[in-house]
Amino acid sequence: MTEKPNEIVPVKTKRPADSAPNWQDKAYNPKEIESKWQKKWEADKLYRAVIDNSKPKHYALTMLPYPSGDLHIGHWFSMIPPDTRARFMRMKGYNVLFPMGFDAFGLPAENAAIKDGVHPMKRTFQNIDRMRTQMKTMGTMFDWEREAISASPEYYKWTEWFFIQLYKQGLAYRKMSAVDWCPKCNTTLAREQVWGDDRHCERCGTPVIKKNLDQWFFKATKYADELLNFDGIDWPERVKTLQTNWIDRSEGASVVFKTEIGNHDVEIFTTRPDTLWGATFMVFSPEHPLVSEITTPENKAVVEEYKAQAARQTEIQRGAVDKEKTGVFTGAYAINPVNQARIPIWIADYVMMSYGTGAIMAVPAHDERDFAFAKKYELPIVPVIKPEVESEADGAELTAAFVGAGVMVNSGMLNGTKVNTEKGRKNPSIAAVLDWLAQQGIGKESVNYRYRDWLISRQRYWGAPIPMVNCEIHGWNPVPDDQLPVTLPEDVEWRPTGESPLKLHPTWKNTTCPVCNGPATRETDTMDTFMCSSWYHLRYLSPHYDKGPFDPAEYDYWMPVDTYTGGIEHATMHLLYTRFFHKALRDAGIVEGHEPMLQLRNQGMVLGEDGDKMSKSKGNVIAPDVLVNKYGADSVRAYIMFFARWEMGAPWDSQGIEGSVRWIRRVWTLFTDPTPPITASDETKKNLRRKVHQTLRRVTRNFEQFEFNTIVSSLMELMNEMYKAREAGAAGTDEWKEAQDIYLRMMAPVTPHIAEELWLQLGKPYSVHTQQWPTVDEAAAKEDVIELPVQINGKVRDRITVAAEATEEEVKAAALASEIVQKYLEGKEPRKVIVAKGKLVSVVV
RNA sequence: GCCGAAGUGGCGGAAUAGGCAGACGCGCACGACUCAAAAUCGUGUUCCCUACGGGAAUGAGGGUUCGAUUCCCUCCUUCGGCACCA
Repeated sequence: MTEKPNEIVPVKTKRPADSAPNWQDKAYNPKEIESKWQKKWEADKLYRAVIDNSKPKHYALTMLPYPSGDLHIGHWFSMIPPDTRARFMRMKGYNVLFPMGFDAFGLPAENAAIKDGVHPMKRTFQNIDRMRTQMKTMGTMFDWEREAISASPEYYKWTEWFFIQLYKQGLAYRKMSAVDWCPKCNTTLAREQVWGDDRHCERCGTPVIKKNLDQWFFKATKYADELLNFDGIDWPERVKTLQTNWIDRSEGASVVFKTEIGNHDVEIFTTRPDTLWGATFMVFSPEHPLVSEITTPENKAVVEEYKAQAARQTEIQRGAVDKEKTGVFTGAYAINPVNQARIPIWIADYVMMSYGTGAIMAVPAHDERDFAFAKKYELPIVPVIKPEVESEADGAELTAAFVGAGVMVNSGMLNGTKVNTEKGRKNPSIAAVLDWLAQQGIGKESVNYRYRDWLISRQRYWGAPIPMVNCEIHGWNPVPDDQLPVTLPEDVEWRPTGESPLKLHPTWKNTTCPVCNGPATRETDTMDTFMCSSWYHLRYLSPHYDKGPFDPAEYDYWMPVDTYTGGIEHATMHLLYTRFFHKALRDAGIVEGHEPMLQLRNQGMVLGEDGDKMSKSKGNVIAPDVLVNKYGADSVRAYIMFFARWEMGAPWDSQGIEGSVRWIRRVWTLFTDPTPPITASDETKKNLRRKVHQTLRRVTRNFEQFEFNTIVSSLMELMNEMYKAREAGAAGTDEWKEAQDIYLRMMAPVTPHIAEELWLQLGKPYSVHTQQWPTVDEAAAKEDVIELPVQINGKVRDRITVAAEATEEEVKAAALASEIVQKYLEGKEPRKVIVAKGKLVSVVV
């Protein structure tokens, strides 16, 4: 080591003392300054976060990236504003934890390996090294000693351990079912990872297909109701709505119908139990398990043909809303338990096996789909709700299903019960039927969700192994704790077919049964990477701890996460998984509290200059490294803060960065140019001080409220005022010195390098980043004379100048004394005069 | 169809709690400096008009109010989510 990190020399201003400002002498050299301070901060462990019970803690977390190999401008947009806020919180006196890591398992590395044979481990860790280096040039306050990498065995040991904990809680189960399969990624996907109308893979965009496979699931639906409760967390409405819609709770009844032949129970779910008497047929999904059993011999052929045809269709084709309904009769009948009516059982592809029980009662009179079906196949339609407002076609042929308010008819003893358009028990008819069903023992109140259990299994190599062992005698059992982690074998073969190398490996899957020690085989599927990211906030607490997933002392101090930031695209994926995971761990006694992240804020997306999403194929990708090279990290940071509303995002504008670059250079000049003689009036000094404290008040509020763009605006505005004050001879005064001091403290979170450099040049103690955030002097920030607009009939016609302390009467008098107001009054008395204190005067004539 | 978000100058955007619409910046125009250009500094920059003055304007229309970008209703556009969901 030739460098002595503690000897820091200010970068010399090369400009002679008497010359005019001139940018060309390059006095501001971001490259030099930034690398100098980055080294110094690292050597001093300035951003190391350790437990300190004398200070309140603040855990600021931002979503960890996948190590794709190159830092994207989007990474800057998601990391820099939270970094500035973490720095602000630190200056406010909090002990701040702001960690970073890598979500390092995943398909791209494995797909690349299939192409070029480079092992995903090698590629991933190379990418991580590269991205970490790039991230360090951003000048963030990440505590790199807490870095966690999900693909390292010391991390995924605990991912496996958590799987076992959930298994022990009865939350992990294995089931054969029709699951979504991405043919390009060669793996199954969770329901959340299938997007859009064409049901494509969230990762690669390929439409998914259905496959029948034996897979591991987490019983997330057990927590469906609790996941709908957002009490005590400050999350955006948008995310709460997305999650609520995704879970989609609906209240109704489950009712058991019996088949005429065989006396099979057929459970159905309905949100309209009050229309039970109008059920004139039943419809089963073609995949319903009872279909083969109940179909009569004479209908066998046509039913089998329909089933085959339905199976050939994709779910998209089946799901098209405007498609004409089709179906076939099974020849079988069911008995409606409320009135013993004998009704035919049909199969039709508009009934989905994946929702409810896969069978419905059809009430054509009061359901549009059933109506369309009944019309087409000439099935009976029996109205059981008489409309409140009698339509002209009363009793005549119906032209549409009636779904409005009315009273129940043709419904036995419940005739006359009022029906409104409310859902669930809020509707008197539904409430009455629910009670009646329970009394009769025919059915019960029931809740149904669209939400599905979380499919965990992935048929890929580059993920955390599912730590389960299958023995012919003892079935599936978890790998004992002392054998964790189950590590991925390194000597694997990549097949172009994408088959999992774990399956193909000659010996890896051979093991012994934890129960009998006999021969057994390992599960060769790995876990969904969302499993890894469901608990990474806990691994940051103690990334190398080996007695558990996290050090309890660290947990007690830092958890829960105070502020979590990231993209909205994870609303129903990561953000829902991680809430489920936390609740499951809470019930296992591993963590405390009901929610892992108290406050959530989402950033928007940086689009390409053409307004499209950035992508390599479109050639509209903005590379941050190029910008850092050209302008320096501080300028890029400032522009990232300034160029768009953070929660909205916007298209990138390459020209716009010039404004931020100019701002930084002008600040540099303002602070480094020689001080002209002091000639300022008391008023100039007072005005400067007022502006400083007003700006401080605003910037403080902006940081608290994630209003990042206006922080830079305010700082630009104050700088412009400082230039004017300097013109007026204020430089060098006490007020000027205070302005400089506060300015650099406010600038420090946004542009940490130049702030530190100028702080040093002013001879202030290292480091600006460990200084306290300044306090607003409210008295100084107060205006003493204010200009008030005077409105006449709602239009601004004049302005008056009054003392800020002026009473309502004084302001009123001043306004009425105005010549312009007098002109409009034409000698008459005003009808009304409203004084909004400190805001304006409104005169009504 | 249902749910949600957003519509403000040429552009990004600002506007505590209903009180001066357009802060700050980009761009553009003009001027200074320069042989010249760049850079820099300064001035101007919502639109319309018979411009010292007046009128209009925050997607459109209505409402509440002395006063609405802000609150309420209806509608339009864009984006996102969900969807034969029983």
